[in-house]
Amino acid sequence: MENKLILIVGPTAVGKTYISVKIAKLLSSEVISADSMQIYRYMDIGTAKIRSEEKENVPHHLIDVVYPDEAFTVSDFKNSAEKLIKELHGKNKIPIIAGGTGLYVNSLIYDLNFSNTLSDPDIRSDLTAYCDTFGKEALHQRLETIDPVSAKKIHMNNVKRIIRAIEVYLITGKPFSEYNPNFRVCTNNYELIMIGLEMQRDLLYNKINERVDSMIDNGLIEEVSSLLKKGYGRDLISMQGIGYKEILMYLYEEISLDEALHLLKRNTRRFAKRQFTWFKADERIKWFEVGLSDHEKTLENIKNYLHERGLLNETNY
RNA sequence: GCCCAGAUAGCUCAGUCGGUAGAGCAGAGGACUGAAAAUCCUCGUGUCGGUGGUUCGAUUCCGCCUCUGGGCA
Repeated sequence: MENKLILIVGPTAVGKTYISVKIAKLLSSEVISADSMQIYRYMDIGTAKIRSEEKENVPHHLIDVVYPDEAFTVSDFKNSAEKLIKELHGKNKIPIIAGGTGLYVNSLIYDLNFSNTLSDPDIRSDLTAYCDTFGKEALHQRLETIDPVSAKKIHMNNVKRIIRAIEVYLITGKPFSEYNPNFRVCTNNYELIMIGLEMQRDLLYNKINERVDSMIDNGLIEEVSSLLKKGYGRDLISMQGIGYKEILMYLYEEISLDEALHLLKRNTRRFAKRQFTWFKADERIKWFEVGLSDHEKTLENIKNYLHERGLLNETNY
């Protein structure tokens, strides 16, 4: 229990980046990003990646770690992050995990183990072909025969999840549902300080809309076309990120720029809503309200909370 | 001032040959076991512009009023 871990979570555009830098400075610590898109190089504007001048000399990890055509999964994240956490604890620092990817965050703080359940792209494409030929009813039926527990939990339309569950069985011979039965059960590896940032819904949505406009002003379209020129095609997982897929539709002349912006804003809003759903489910999170511009007040409240938890001594408080 | 067309969900509109209504978009809630910014599930009561009349019954038919388009002076 002696190993402390600070998590800063919340929806996109709420201000996680700024707050996490300030907290890291206060504690002379470092930030580990838990963001499934900021891991990609060359994807800066659309992922709202932190710029070097914003880092204020605070070291940031797990940003720009792979190229856009390389695979990176939760399992990779968990391994890398746990290694970094250990290193920081070795230096007597409290690691600060900041990010909006719920599954990545949960891989660290719940009892999840991916080491035995590998993945195989060939099996995935075989199963995808099977689904295309025989339909998702047949696919779901196939899962039903090998793993009724998972079949009951996974909706027939959720083809990706069905494929994953069958894949695990085909690779390991053990039903998917028998792995990680303690999903959503906490680990006791760390003493967790979980900080959630929230903002009034309509304010957040306005901020998202404005941020999309400024992304365009800052060259999002150029960023996407330069990715295409580098040979990164639209079928890549990285290129299906919000901000990339919509601009690609525009660049391929499938929709107008106005339509692309409309979709991009809407998809970002919906994403923020899903992030709320994800994090609100975790009752350990202490929530802090963020205003439109006065981050200082939020920061004060968080500082007080950290002080209460004994993380700030009198000199840095 | 006159003529015509509208006024129905947050928006755009459909509809009810008179029995109090439904699509798209927007939105809300939820799930989440190596793709997770992915993927998937669920959710539609609104003085049918106001007011009087006809009627057992009006959002629907008729009159008047208000507002919004368009046209003519």
